[in-house]
Amino acid sequence: MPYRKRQRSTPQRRIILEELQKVRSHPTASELYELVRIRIPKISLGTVYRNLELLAEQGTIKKLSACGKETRFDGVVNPHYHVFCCQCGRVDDVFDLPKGFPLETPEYVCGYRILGQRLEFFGICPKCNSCPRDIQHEPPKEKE
Amino acid sequence: MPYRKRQRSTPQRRIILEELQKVRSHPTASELYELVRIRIPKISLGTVYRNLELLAEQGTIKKLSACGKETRFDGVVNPHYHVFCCQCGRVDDVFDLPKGFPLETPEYVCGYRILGQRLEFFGICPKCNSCPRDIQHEPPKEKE
DNA sequence: CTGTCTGCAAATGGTTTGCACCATA
DNA sequence: TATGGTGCAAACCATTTGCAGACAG
Repeated sequence: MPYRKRQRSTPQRRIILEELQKVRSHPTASELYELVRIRIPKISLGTVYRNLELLAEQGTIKKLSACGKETRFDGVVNPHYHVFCCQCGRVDDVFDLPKGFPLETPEYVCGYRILGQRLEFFGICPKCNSCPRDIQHEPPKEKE
Repeated sequence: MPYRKRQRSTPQRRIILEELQKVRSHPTASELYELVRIRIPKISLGTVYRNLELLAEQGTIKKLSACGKETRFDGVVNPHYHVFCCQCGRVDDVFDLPKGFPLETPEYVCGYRILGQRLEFFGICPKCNSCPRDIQHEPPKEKE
């Protein structure tokens, strides 16, 4: 049980959370910064980072660390999975898993006491798929 | 089919690959750099990065991007999964999946044409687990 | 009042890149 | 000898942090 210092409620923290929960695009810190800046023009990027970290620690939001070099954030914390487009970097939610899924989380794997698991899909999104091959909207993100 | 320029064989590239395939610790670029430096003292970190990138692109090695801020590399490319220790950052291979696994890769998910999937486990490794709680060998890495 | 939070700016640190020289095919 | 690769150092850029003033409780 990690020590957690008591925290205050600030308009910055509240609005960062509101804006994140309002979108379904899994924004990066900078993208969210731009959204929040509409409502709090003087907010700083550092504050956004600090609060996202804090909200993620307390489990109010989730970090998606596996989708390129910028961390993305997800305001929806009920269990679901993600699909990443290898071409344009888009991220979508997967609530309905294909048959064979979902998965139980095992208690132990290789001696590790398991706390969680992550399942992610990689592929080509419908938009990229409908374009001629080798023509990319954006440079491809890392695959695995 | 992405264009790939023809590449030469250099001692640097060969030895980077050899050293990576020799260890099972999923080293970071810097860790691998230290290993390679024993054999090629004058090699530069930039060369290590450039070659790891290249080897990953051609599928000879794999990038593990979801385990903290430093990218780790895996010289074993046959399909297997990973367990990450949330406390010390250790990464282990999982070749024997618990029942229910492994999973078929679906052809389509949410309209995406699926190229691959990634399943990862997070938990506490045996070493960390045997220590009193809240005493960490190293600062915790990000969880999810 | 006390201690947390913010804005600002500077620092960090992993990764990438420009360049001139080197070496493979 | 043409061109890809290397070492070196500087650049990049997402993220973190130190600090002084602001503000919540």
